[in-house]
Amino acid sequence: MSEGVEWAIHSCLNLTWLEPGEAVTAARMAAYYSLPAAYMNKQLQALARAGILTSTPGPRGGFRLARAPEDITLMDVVTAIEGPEEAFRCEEILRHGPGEHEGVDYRRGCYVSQAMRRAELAWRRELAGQTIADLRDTVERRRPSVPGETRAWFANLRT
Amino acid sequence: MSEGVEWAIHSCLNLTWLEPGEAVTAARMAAYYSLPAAYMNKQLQALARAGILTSTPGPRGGFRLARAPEDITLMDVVTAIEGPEEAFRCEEILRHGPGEHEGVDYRRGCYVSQAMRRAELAWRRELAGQTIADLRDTVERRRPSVPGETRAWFANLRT
DNA sequence: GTCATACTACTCGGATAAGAACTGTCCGAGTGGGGTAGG
DNA sequence: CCTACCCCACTCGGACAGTTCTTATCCGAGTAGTATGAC
Repeated sequence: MSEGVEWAIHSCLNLTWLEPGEAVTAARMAAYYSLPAAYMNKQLQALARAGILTSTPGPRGGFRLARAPEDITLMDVVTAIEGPEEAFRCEEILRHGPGEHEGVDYRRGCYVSQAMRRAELAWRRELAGQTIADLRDTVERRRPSVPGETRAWFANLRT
Repeated sequence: MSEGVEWAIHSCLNLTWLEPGEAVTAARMAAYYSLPAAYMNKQLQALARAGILTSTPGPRGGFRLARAPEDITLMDVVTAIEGPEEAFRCEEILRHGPGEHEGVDYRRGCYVSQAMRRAELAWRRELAGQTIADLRDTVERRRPSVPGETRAWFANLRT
């Protein structure tokens, strides 16, 4: 899985602690974790294309959450970065084997494909059941100082 | 995910329908699905290294199942091909962020990592709950002619 | 003092390289079987 | 006829290229704010 997923989730989480309507540039988001700024920009662009963030160019511009954290699931973020296609993609090798294959959709009929899809659905269901708001609440409960520190860092420091 | 996973599962399934102790060469396994023989050989080697298949060189050699289909889970096969590391690998970017990080294991402490791990465990649990024997039984129940046809193909035909 | 205007600095966005991983290919080490020569 | 030996064909196993995807970088289009000059 792409490393950008980790960056994206942490970034979305950090954005929940900023003042509503406040935009943060990709460069500062990257500096927070000492990551390459241009590549972070690329990941945030993917989130913007997916409708998770909104971007505004120019001075005082940057990225901010496009909707409430309660409406952003981890599945949304993963799909935005990794793409919509599933990890196990059935190439229908049965079609090139012996036997008749006219008009058969092995993506649905092949039992191997079904078994793999079942596992992948369990993964997706678990991701879809967790929202950015859930993560935010967990952190606020277990690490109460983090929200204030994060907000202060983005408000004051430059490096 | 690597395409070889699909090849590996189908190949293990086909091996369950052969005479006990009968070995099949990588070339014939590949020919069954019109796949590149050398690359199929590579995948079967990975299964042999993982202890799922046993290989015997020389004439009359080839691959055969190393243990009962009931004892081979889809998780075993996927791990043999893809490797043991998990799909989402926490790079601990929190370590490079502000705050103290001495002696903290963010792979366990980071809540983002925990959430992703939870989803991955659901995936692995689903895969570990399905064995090659389960697949074999399903096919035998829904496509009763397949086992005989497969055995016949490997016993007779060359191409 | 007020307003319009031009300029500058800043940000995203997409186009462009470098690196790694997956995919595909090739040849050598080792083995088993069959042919052959001798008893 | 039986047996021992040698040769050969066959198979796995690992080492070697080609291609695609991920990672990383750079520069241009567009915007907001500001300074400046005219009225």
